[in-house]
Amino acid sequence: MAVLSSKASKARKVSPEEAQFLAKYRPESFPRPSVTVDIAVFSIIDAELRVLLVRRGQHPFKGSWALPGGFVRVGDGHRDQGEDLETAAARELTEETGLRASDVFLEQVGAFGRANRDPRMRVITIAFCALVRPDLVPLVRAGGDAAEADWLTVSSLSPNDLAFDHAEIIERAIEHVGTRVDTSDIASSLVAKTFTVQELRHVHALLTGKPQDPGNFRRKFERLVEDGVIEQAPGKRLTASKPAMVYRFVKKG
Amino acid sequence: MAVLSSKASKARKVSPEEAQFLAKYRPESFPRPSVTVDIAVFSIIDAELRVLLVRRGQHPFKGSWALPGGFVRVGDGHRDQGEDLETAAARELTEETGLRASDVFLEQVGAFGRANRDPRMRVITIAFCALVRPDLVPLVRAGGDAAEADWLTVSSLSPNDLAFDHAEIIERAIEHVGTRVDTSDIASSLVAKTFTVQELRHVHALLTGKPQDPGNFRRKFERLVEDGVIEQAPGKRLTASKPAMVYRFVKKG
DNA sequence: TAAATAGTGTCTATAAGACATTATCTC
DNA sequence: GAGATAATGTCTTATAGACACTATTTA
Repeated sequence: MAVLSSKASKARKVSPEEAQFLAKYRPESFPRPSVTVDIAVFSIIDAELRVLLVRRGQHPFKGSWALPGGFVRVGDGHRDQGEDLETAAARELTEETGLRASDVFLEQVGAFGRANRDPRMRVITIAFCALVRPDLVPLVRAGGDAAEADWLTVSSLSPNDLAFDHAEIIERAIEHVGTRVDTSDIASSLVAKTFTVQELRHVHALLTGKPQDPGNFRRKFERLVEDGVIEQAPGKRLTASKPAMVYRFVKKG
Repeated sequence: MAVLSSKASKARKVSPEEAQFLAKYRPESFPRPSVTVDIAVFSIIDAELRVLLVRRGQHPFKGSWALPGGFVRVGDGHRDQGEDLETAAARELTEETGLRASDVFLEQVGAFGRANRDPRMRVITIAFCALVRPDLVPLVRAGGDAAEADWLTVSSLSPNDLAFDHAEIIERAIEHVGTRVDTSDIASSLVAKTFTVQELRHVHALLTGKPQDPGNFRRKFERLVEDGVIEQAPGKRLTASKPAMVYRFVKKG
C-alpha cells in the first residue's frame, strides 16, 4: 500500500487528443448542490470544553446557534476552479475569528449532506474541526457578518438550540477529536504554550470524556518527555499551594 | 456531550413567519460545484486485498482505472432535494456491482475536493469505502456503463494507472479501514460466512499491513468467542493437512 | 501548623510480542 | 511414518487502572 504515493497527478501529462477533448468540453447543466464548509471551533475556557457558535439573524433557524461557515468558492467552474476545501475552511476560520489558520489545528471531519438539512435548497457541507489554544482565545474577534458569537459549553448544549444538523456535526467533531487524543499531539492545540502536567491531564479528560487519574496520567506524560515530545520549560506555575513545574511541546523539525 | 442527541431536527417546528420566508425564498445562482460519490470497494481474492476498479473509456484519463461512482441526485434543488449521500453511495454500489447494499459494509471516508482534480469542471466527491465478503465476489457483475471492470491488487497499484485523485482516495480508504480493525467488527465484512482462525488472521494481517502471529492472534480470537462476537460453526475446513475448525460471526440482535 | 495541590510509588489486571511445543490430519 | 498445518502453552514486556503515600508550597 506504500506504493500509492500521496499526491498523485500533480503535473499530469495531457495528450494532444485529450487537450482537444477538454477544449471542446462544456459542463452539462445537471442540477448541482450548494457546497459549504462548516467549522466546529473548540477551545477550553474556564476548564470547560467550548465551541464557538454564531447566532443566526435570519431564517431559517433564526435565533438559533450555528457553526461558523460559508460557501466554498468554486470559481467560474471552468477556467478557474476556485479554492480547495481546506483553503475554504481556513479562510472562513480567519474571517470569522481573526485567527491565523497557521496557529490553529484544522482537520476535516467529514461530509454532511442529508436531503432537506437546509429547507431552502440542497446544501452539502464539509465539516471541519478546529482547535484553538486557550491563550489565543482573547484574540478572537467576532467576525464579519456575525450578529452575535459566543463560546458555548459543549456539555450543556441542547440540540434544540442548534440550527440545521449542527448538533450532529458537533457531536461527530468531538468524537473525531476524542479518537485522536492518544495517537496524535492533538492535545497540544488545546493547551497554552506552556502548561503543567495537570493542565494537560485536564485536556485529555475533557476530550476523552473520562476522568484521568493523576498518577497514571503522569506516567503517560513522562513517556512523552522521554520520547522528546514534551520538554520542561523554565519557570513555574503559581497556584494556591505548591507551584507546579511547567512544560512545553517540542517544536517538530 | 451525551446531551447532544444524534438525529436532531427531524420534525422541526416552522413558525408561520419562517414558513412565509421559505415560501418566498429563491436560491441565488452562485456558481456551484458538481458533487459525486466514489466508492472504494474492497474484497479479498486469492489471499490478496483487492479493490474494484473500472477502466475509463472516455477522456479525461481515458484508459486509466477509476473508482466506481457517480453524481449525487439533488432533485430540482427546491421542492425535491434528492437523495442522501449514503443513499447515493448505496445506489451506485448496487448499480455498478449488482450487490445489495445491505450485504455490504459501507462507510464514508471523507470529502475530496481539490481544485482541478477534474480538468473538466469543479467536482467535489464524497468518498466511501465498501467491504465485500469474498463469497459474494462471484455475484459481482460489471455494471451499467462500465466498459471494463476488475479487482486489482492493492499492493501492486501504481498511482500513474489511476484517474483523478483516486490513488489518494484509495490510500485514505485503506487507512480508514485499517484504523477500525481492532475496534469494530469490520473484519466480519471480509470473510465468508464461515471461516477459520487463520482466515480471519489473514484478513487482519492484510488490513493492518502487519503480520499477525498465529498464537497471539488466537488469543484475540478466543476473546471474541468469549465475548459472544464469534461462535463455532458446524463442520470443518479441509486443507492439505489437519482440518481446521470453522467459526461464524454471531448475528447481532 | 493546617490545608491544598504537586509529585511518587506500588500492586494488579490486561494485552501484546516472541517464541517453543504438541496435536491431528493427509498423503 | 513424513510432512504440514492446526492448536496450545510459556515467558517477557508494556500499559492501564486503582489507590496509598510523600513533598512542597501558601496562608
